Amino acid sequence: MALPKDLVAASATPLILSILHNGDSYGYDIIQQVREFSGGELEWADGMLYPILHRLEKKQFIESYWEKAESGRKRKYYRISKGGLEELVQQRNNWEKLSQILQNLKGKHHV
Amino acid sequence: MALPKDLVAASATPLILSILHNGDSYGYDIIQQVREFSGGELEWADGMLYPILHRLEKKQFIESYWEKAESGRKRKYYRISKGGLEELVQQRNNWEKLSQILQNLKGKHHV
DNA sequence: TGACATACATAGAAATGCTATGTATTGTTA
DNA sequence: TAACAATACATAGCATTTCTATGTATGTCA
Repeated sequence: MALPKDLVAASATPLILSILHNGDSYGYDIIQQVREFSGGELEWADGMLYPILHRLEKKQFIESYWEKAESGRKRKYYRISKGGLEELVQQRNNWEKLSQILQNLKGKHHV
Repeated sequence: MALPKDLVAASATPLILSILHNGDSYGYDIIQQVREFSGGELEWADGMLYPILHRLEKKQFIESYWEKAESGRKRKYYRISKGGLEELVQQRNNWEKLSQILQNLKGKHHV
């Protein structure tokens, strides 16, 4: 079974910020990195990514700049901002926290 | 900062199923267990929980029955079903999977 | 008898996600 | 050189989801 929408959505931002933390990148490439790093588990549609990138830029977690590839094609690169890095740390903490709670409940029994 | 909505929402179902896996319970009590197990991190409003319980029942992940407490007050208890247990396992896997992917991206660098 | 905790319910407002669609360029292959 | 595939970005607005706000009722305690 594919991963459910809500989880995919909730993980999108930290994933993108993580990728950009490892180096500037552009939309099309991010999708491929996500596919790669997830072992094919996550297959983002491009139409889904761009709105997220725009949202993140609006929140000033990332900044964009245009660049021309050797191919001649123009690409919109994104770099993570200071605020974005803070957000990334925060979001990773949140994930860990909830995973922890979930873990705590595993096999616990009533008093 | 409080945990963001989307994560709270995404974790609600596995949390509820986990709690019920540890023993039958009812709405009001579930809220308290969640608060307890999360160390106060998660404070669910009751109006948020009941719709979720109804949804889970509709999907047949849980079943309900009324019972009278010693106090004399009626409570609607829920028990996890076989399908619910399968769902719980599935959802825990999903969480782990995404946590893993997030982890993989930490400190990775371009080739 | 008033205040508070316990206990459940739901309409529908509000927020959100992303599908569907569009544009354009470069590379390939038939 | 035509057709197709891959690369690359953009967005309107539909569809879905969430849960806030509100309502009801009972038991307990001061």
